[in-house]
Amino acid sequence: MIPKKDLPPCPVATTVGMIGNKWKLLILRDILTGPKRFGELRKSLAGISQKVLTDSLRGMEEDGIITRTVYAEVPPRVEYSLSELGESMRPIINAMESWGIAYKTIVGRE
Amino acid sequence: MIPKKDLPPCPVATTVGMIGNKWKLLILRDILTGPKRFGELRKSLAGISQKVLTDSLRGMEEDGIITRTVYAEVPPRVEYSLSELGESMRPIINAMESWGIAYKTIVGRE
DNA sequence: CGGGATCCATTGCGATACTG
DNA sequence: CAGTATCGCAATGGATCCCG
Repeated sequence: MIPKKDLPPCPVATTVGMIGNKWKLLILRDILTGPKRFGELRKSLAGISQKVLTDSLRGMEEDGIITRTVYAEVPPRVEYSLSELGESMRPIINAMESWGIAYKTIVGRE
Repeated sequence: MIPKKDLPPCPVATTVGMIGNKWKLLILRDILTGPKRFGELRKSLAGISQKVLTDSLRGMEEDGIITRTVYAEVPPRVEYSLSELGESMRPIINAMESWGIAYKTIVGRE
């Protein structure tokens, strides 16, 4: 089932309410390239604290964007992967990536 | 001239650093439909405080995303409009809008 | 009208310690 | 390894008052 924090009338506000924050956007970027382990994310997201990372992951899981899979192994392994809903956000991150690339060429040649 | 907070290697991080926050994304959404006055933005962005609105606008102006125009009239009028750089962010907001619309139809029929 | 300047409450977040 | 729990500070953001 899909969560229900009540939706704002504006579609952009809906999206912003779910991923309109620095860390969630960067987490999304990382998991878009394939499932990631907790430790991988912590390394890749330089500067994030453990607490904020776990809180963000839990929130995104509740929103149905990502899926958490626990492997009963020793040592324990946990993987975060995209749900279908999360996958459908790819165009957003793509647009951000394209903009970032274009911006870099602009400031690069000034 | 375009500002220079040093750019992260990842293009997505570059974009996130500039508009990876709730209010800036919503401000961008508003100004994308045409120049807006301070009061208009405050009304449209329900829940934002004056301080946060001014701070956000200043930041976006420094980043070269929006332009601030003061009209020497009585009563005073100030308009915020998109710069070319801000205009180039339209695809990002469009992607977010599309996602929000699609999401709404999904949760609507569950 | 569109802010600037304060003051202050809230809380986000980091640091640390402990666990299945 | 991948967390949970707690504590405490620094910063974000809200409320208020004033001004060009």
